[in-house]
Amino acid sequence: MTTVIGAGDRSDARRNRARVLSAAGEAFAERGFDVPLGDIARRAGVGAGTVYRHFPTKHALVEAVFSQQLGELVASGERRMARSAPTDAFFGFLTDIIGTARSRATVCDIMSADASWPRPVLTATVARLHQLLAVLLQAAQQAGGVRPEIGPDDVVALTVGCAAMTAARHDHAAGLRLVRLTLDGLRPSAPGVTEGRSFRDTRGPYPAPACEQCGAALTLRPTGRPPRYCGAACRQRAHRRRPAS
Amino acid sequence: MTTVIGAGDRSDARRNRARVLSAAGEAFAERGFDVPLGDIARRAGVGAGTVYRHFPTKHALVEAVFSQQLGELVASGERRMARSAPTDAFFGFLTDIIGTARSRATVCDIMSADASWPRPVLTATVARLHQLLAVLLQAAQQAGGVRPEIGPDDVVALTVGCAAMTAARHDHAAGLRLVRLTLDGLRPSAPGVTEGRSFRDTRGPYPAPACEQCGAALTLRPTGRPPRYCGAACRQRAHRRRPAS
Amino acid sequence: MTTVIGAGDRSDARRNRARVLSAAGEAFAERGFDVPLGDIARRAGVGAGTVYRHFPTKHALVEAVFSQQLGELVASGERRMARSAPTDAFFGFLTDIIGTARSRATVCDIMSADASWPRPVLTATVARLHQLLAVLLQAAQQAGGVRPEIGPDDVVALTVGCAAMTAARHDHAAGLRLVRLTLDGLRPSAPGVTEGRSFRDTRGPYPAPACEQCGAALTLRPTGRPPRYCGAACRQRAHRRRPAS
Amino acid sequence: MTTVIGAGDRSDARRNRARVLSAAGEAFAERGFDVPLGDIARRAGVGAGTVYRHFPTKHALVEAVFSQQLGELVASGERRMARSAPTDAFFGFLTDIIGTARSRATVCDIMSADASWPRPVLTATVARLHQLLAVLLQAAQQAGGVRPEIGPDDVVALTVGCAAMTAARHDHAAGLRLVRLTLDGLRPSAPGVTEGRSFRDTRGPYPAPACEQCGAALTLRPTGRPPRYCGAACRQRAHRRRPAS
DNA sequence: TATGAATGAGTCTTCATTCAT
DNA sequence: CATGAATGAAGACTCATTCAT
Repeated sequence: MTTVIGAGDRSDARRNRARVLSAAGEAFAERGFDVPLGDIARRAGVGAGTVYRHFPTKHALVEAVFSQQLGELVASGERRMARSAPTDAFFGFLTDIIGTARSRATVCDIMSADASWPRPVLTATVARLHQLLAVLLQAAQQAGGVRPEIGPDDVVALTVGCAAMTAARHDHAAGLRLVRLTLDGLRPSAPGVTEGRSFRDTRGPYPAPACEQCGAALTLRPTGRPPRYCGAACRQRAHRRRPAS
Repeated sequence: MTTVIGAGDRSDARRNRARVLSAAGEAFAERGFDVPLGDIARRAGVGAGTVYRHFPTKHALVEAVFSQQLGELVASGERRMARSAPTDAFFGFLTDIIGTARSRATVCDIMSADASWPRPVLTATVARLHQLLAVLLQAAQQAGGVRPEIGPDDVVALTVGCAAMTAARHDHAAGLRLVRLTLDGLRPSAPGVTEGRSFRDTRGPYPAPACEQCGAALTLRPTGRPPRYCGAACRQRAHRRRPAS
Repeated sequence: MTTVIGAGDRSDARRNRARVLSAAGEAFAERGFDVPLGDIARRAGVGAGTVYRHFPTKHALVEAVFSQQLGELVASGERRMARSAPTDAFFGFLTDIIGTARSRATVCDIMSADASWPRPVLTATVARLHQLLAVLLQAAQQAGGVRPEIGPDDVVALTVGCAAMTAARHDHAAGLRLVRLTLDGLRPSAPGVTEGRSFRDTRGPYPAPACEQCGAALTLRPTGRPPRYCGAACRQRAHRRRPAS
Repeated sequence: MTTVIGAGDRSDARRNRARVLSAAGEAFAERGFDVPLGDIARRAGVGAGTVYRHFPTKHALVEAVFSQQLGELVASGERRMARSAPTDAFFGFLTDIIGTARSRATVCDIMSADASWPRPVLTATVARLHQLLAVLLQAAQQAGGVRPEIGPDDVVALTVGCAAMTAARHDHAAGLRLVRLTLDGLRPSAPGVTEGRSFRDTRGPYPAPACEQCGAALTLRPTGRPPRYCGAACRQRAHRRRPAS
């Protein structure tokens, strides 16, 4: 009657939507994407029809669940970026992501490019996460906290791997130790390797993002389309050299 | 058309068993455990009944496929143990295991304790693998090639994680670099990171069939939304008592 | 936002009722009786509950829609009866009825006795239509404008058939020509044709759970094909006794 | 073992396919296209899965049922064409078609262009039926047994209308009388019309199929693509005059 | 024996109907 | 009183598993 906030949101609808979302999150975490919708509905204490009113397909429900988690993750990453030193922000963010992964169907399934679950609509959020990771990585590298040969795709793969590790190691503390061990490999400390040659001393640095025209280093911003050129002049020059088509 | 005479029968059966096993291996690798048995049969060029003659359940087929892979792996590990220096044997074996993981359904799904697929019969083979890992680990630690605080379960979890990494990183060479980076963390070196969170919450059960205001019994209809109040009067009364929010 | 004062209420309700009725008419015409009630409500710009306030079931809504159309039709027929020569009135009325039928769900579906839609309440209006047709028919026959052997039921069937014709012939003018051709057959003139067939057959019930050969009790599993024999021996015996076919 | 006829057809499969087809035919006839597949399966005495083995979707089942009926119809029409006088063949064929229509879901629903049920695959059979109708019509017209202004589309619409008539008139004999009455309107007898102008005297003849290039009369064959030109010469000439595109 | 047909429990999804707001 | 959220029975379809041929 008096609530003017929100458009057409009724309190019961809001409550049920939240319950479904939460129940679905739990169910996916415990039993994977294959959990029947009926079970989710029962767990949420609502009818199957209610689930369908809020999420027109099972797919949409999956998207909503992970979109929320990804959104929270991105927000937390941006907060870290604003408040912490670059290296702390980077490692803290990775740990945040990995921390969400103690379950069967995880953010990482969504994050890695070849997930078994198709997820068209999430593309935008996932892209934002990837971009944020790239920005944090670059900053940490410039601060000297991360080895220069690491690239953004490496970070994604490492995250996915660490998530799998924590899921596989039932002792939580031990899982964290392993993650720390793995992530520490990213730092430029790099001491003695007993046998076999290590990756650390055999590879040159990872190419940093550079202007495709003049090669100048590019600054990645946390939002917006990632730059290809260092400025309007180079963009125009590149345009002139492209075939007419 | 007609079975030729007596003698050859057994070899027929053996050949079919092998074809099914190989078709199942490919199918699981390409499409995961959810691939229908009918597809596997078709791919093997046999009838569904033939699959069931050799493997009484789908579960048994999965077991057979991975039992074979695990067996080969164990054999290779034992060979390494016999022929190489302890540390080389250890790291080489890990790399072997991880190398089998570039597919949708992997040895690691079977190997890790919380695999999505239950696997009673495999326990023996998996246990043998775990034991072999433990032995190799201990030898490498005694040789000073692996940090002493690492335990056998850590190794399993690391393997699973590395398998996920290589699956996530589409550039194969880059994937290998990441794996080496991670495994190098096991060698004598050292520091530390942050914490993660998780998203969950729980809800109470659905209300019993009595008016929440006056307690009168409510009539439940087979269709439509279940009532909370016995009528408009009680509903209004309950509404008035609710906080404004 | 807030209902203005007291007086206007009834006119609101009347307006909504009319909107629902009109929306339902359009929806039925375009998409048939299977159109969901929610779509009708949306088209009418009201909530589903409002539809139910005015029409307690979907059935009632269908009745109301066609009752209105039938009422208009009957009124027009009575006007014709009063103002035209008997034969003109008769043929004019038939043409009126058929003219309403250029859609998916038609008056004729309601009018014919074996309509797909059950319609108890409409009986009165339909009966009135039938009676009017009978009166007009009799008058036209007495005036010598219609063959004497035609009965009221024939007229109903012809009307239904002509409605189907016009719906099937997309060229409207051509449809009208066909209708006229058909109705002209009612005027004094005359000859005859052949027979049709139909495709049917029936089957006995499913076998009881005992071996068909030796009568032993059979164990039914919850899945898989139910057994007919207790084992391979009986199956083979039964097979031998079967005719070669 | 010895049956060599047919490829991969097992007797039980053949039997079940026939039972499903027959059960579906009955069910559609009695209760329309909306009958649940489960009911059809139960009526056929088989499981739902068996229906799906033979017909991958409900749509496919509908197609199969009516494809069979249409096929029989076309065959009977071709037999009539070969054995009877043109006019008899024409009217006999129409009566055959109409005779199949004493039910809820009929060949005519399939035959008329705007049926509510989509039917892509049937297009070929329906086209063949239409063509056969056109051939028979032309022959009957040339024999002087059918009025010249009638066209093939008129015949289709009349058939649909007559089918609706017989379905509406429960007394079968009376239904046949009405059909005869209607079809007789196609004969060139055409006597007295009391009031109103009749279609019979107001319209010119229907255009006969003619070569699009030279206007010569075209002979329609019962099979193959209907001709547009009277021969290769006219086809070539028409081709030359077409824009290059 | 190998083949592939038959089975039915279980999944996703729709929609007429009822009630909270 | 109007709105639209919640409900659950029912329908189309899949697939592991078992048996007739």
